[in-house]
Amino acid sequence: MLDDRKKQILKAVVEDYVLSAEPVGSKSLINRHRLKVSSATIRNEMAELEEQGFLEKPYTSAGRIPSDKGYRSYVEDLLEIGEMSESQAIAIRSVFSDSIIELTDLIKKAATVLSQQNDYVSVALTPRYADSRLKQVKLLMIEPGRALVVVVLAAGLVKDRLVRIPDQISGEELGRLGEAIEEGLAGKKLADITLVAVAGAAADQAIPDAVLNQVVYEAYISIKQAEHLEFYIEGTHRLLKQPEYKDVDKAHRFLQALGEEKTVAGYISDLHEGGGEECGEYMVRIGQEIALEGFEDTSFITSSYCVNGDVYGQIGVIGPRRMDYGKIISQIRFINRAINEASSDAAR
Amino acid sequence: MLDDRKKQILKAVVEDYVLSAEPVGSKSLINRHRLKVSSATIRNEMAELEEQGFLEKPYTSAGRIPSDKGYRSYVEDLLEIGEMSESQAIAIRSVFSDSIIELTDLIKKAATVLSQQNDYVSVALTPRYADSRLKQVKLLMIEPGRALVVVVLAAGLVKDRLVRIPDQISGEELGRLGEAIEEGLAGKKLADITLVAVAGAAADQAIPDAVLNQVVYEAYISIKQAEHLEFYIEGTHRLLKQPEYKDVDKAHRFLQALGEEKTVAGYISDLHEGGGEECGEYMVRIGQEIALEGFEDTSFITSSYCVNGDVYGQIGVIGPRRMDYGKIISQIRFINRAINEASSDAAR
DNA sequence: AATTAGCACTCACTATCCGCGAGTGCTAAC
DNA sequence: GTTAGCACTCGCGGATAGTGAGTGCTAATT
Repeated sequence: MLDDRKKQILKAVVEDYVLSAEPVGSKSLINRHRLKVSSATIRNEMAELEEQGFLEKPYTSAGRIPSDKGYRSYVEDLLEIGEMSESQAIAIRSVFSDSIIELTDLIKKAATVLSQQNDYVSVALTPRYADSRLKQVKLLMIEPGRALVVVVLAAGLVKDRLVRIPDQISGEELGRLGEAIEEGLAGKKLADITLVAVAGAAADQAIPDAVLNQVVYEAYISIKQAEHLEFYIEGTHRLLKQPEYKDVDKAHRFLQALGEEKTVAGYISDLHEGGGEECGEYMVRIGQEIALEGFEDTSFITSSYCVNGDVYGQIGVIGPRRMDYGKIISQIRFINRAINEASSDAAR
Repeated sequence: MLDDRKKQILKAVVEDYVLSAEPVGSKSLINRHRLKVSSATIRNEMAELEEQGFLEKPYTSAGRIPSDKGYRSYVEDLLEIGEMSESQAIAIRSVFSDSIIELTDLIKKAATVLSQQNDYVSVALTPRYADSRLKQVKLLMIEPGRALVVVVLAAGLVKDRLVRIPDQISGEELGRLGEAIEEGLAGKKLADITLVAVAGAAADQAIPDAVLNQVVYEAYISIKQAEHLEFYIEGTHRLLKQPEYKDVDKAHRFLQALGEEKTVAGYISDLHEGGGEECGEYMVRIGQEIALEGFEDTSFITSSYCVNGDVYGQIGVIGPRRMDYGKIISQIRFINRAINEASSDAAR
């Protein structure tokens, strides 16, 4: 589709623009890249690239900037993902050095370092546990009327929740009830567990129905809550460093769009839904490709991370389209590997 | 110190400036407040107020804006804190209507609503639990090598932490160990619990020393972590709506300063250290009074909330000096009361 | 036929200038 | 003590001109 020289020029334009944030012209291209042709030739080539939709001009007599299509083909064909610089690797590794045992903390840390390294916003999603299997349920009396429900999944997740319960029930009764529920439901997929199933498992206890029902209900909610995915956003303020957000209103609109956490989380989660993808595979979504209100001028770079090879969540970077795709992708890969190691470490 | 007319003028200047964000001049003051004197008189009075340091001029021929001292005396003498409008009350109450049982969630919600209502940043600190007494310690086996430590304080806090433990120890051993620790330490103040104390309580168990030590250590850390205060910041992006942050660099510097969570949290916590203050008392810190880098142009309005009458944390609002002090103070009071009710509700 | 030199043209950006208007301080009259 | 009047200040918004990096096109060159 594109001959070699056009590719070379497109690549150069993208990379210069990523660096400078300013439309790049024919002369400065030559200067920076030591091309062996004249600026007029470049101009002709750039005009053609524009016709084909890879480049665009912000106004009649300015340099060119990449279009969505231009970025897309850059990411797909032209980009060579190098190794990270040693200094980056060290910075990232140092974050993972203290042994962290909760998956959630690990993911948060990863997102933080990703944002710090790039001055973009980073996001992280905890895994979807709907397909994961229940392993343990504990009911712990805290004081009369209050109990702690602890839910443990086979995938390693431990989650708990403080609930109100009737005063009448005793600590031992509560404990036995927990055991009964655990026995009845252990091994089932989270998605398959219903309120009726919990009630069934808890059925033959010598506890008044009214009391039992309330506890069963709370246990059910707690189990269901384990499957909720959580969403973290990190480094929103760093985005203000980017020249594209020198306009406060634009920055504000964007931050507001980011505030719609559920929308964003859902979008990213769906992106990686397809399944069958390998751990650490990344996806890039550029500008208009993102069908979300308020993200027309941004790009997403997201990736699934794995824990124990089967459960996975997502981690990613959101920034202006003018991102250093190569740098970020190599970092995301690296971080993915780190998560994998650290988690298999922790889980076993 | 100030005669009545000066007070009236100062009050009017502050209130106009809060509303308009623009220096207020003598004529517009008259228009807006229907004063019965001429603009020349106002000018003379304002000149004196400036000499005494209550007002200042951004440049030679502009209107006046309040100085730190002006705001201070406004807050201290001039401000009448009215009741909130019914619509505000409804908005706030609706947030607290769903019964929330974890204190942390309650506080977060409170901070969120505070920020939403005012378009400022809100902050919240969980209580300092150092003086609180330990009530329960549970050790729960999750799988060989991993355990959950649950710590319950008399003040109602429940906190847990996933830890790594030696493979050799069994579930029953772990449970017994937990009971021993609980028995040995229950009733003690968190601040008084040392590693040695934990080890002492766990001493006469039939478990190899090496194994025991590791578990004891993790238990100790978990207990200690219960006393850490947590800090929440909410609504940073809303600040971009304020005209004082139309300059991106200024906004960025401020958000960066806010990012120093420990510094800010420590400052606010110390502010309310004195003790002996009633629940719901608020403090106002204006501009230079805040001895923190990067907060010269901002004000803090903070308040201690109480849970069960003795433990307390802080909640507050951070914004430009030009804040609607009256509105915020009345809201903070209201929210404080709501926290109090909801928590005494939940805790008992 | 592809490349390049040359040139006229475009257009954002910056600086400068100017008039407007809301504000001030001061003086003198009330 | 208050106020009317007035000269003065100064930020702000709009107009204007110059600059420079960029373009597209044409004609000459390879």
